Amino acid sequence: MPELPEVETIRKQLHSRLKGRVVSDVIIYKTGRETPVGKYFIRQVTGGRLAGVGRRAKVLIFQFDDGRAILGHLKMTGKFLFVDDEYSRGKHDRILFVFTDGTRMMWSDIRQFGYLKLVSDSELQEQMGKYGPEPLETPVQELANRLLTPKTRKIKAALLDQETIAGVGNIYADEACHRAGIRPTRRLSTLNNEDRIRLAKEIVSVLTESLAQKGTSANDYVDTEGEKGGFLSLLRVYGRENEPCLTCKTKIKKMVLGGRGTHYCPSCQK
DNA sequence: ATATGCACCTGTGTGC
DNA sequence: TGCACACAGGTGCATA
Repeated sequence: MPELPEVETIRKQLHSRLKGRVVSDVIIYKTGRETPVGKYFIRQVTGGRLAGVGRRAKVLIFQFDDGRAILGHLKMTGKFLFVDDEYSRGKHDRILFVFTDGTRMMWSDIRQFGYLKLVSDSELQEQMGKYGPEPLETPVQELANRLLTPKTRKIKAALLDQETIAGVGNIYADEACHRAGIRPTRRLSTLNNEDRIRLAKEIVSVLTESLAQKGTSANDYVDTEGEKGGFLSLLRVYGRENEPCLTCKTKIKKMVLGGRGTHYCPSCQK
């Protein structure tokens, strides 16, 4: 799925199309394990007015003006797509939201890992509160300090942990480590303050640059208009196994770390 | 408390 | 062409 730049791209589009809109219909095509919604959900949501669409970590927050919200997680293959009334339903389409102005938004998810859930104001606060700091809204030193403990933890694992820093996923963890010249297998305890600052700065840089390109479409990520992100060709290590490092020409290596494909340059990442 | 491995799903690409 | 297997932007759980 989408990591922070992709989710934020989607959030902006959703916000500009949905702010102030009132839900007139909810049509459920397919529910699933993670989103076992039914008539109750339809009843609760229909007639609700959206104050806007926010984001915390990789979670989209469809905020109703009465304090309730629908939380939306795309996981690996979730999509929100604006469609017209000619649109014919695709195999993986799950829930269609229709608004009183005629706007139609389809939630679709090939692998069905994603979820939508309706929460109260207090549930929203509680569930969003567990995430670590937002990297694009937090001073670099504070982000760097998040990389102090637990000392024996591998850097890659820390970066993927949403309670350490929110919004970083597999692609940008690898990219940030490469930019900072730090091997993802190292333990946090091996970093000095300068390393942590450099890594934190590179996290911010890579997320910011990717956001400017509307994210990375490595597999099937598309935005709400079905457009791909433009950052794929700017990746330096992710998906570039056996290709030359762009700084030193050494072959990029790929290994499995914590069950995730991990890419690095054996020469410039110490 | 952390680390690992796997489970949740479907689709795609690879090698035989 | 078929088949088996590995792997994919994430997370949560069981087990060591």
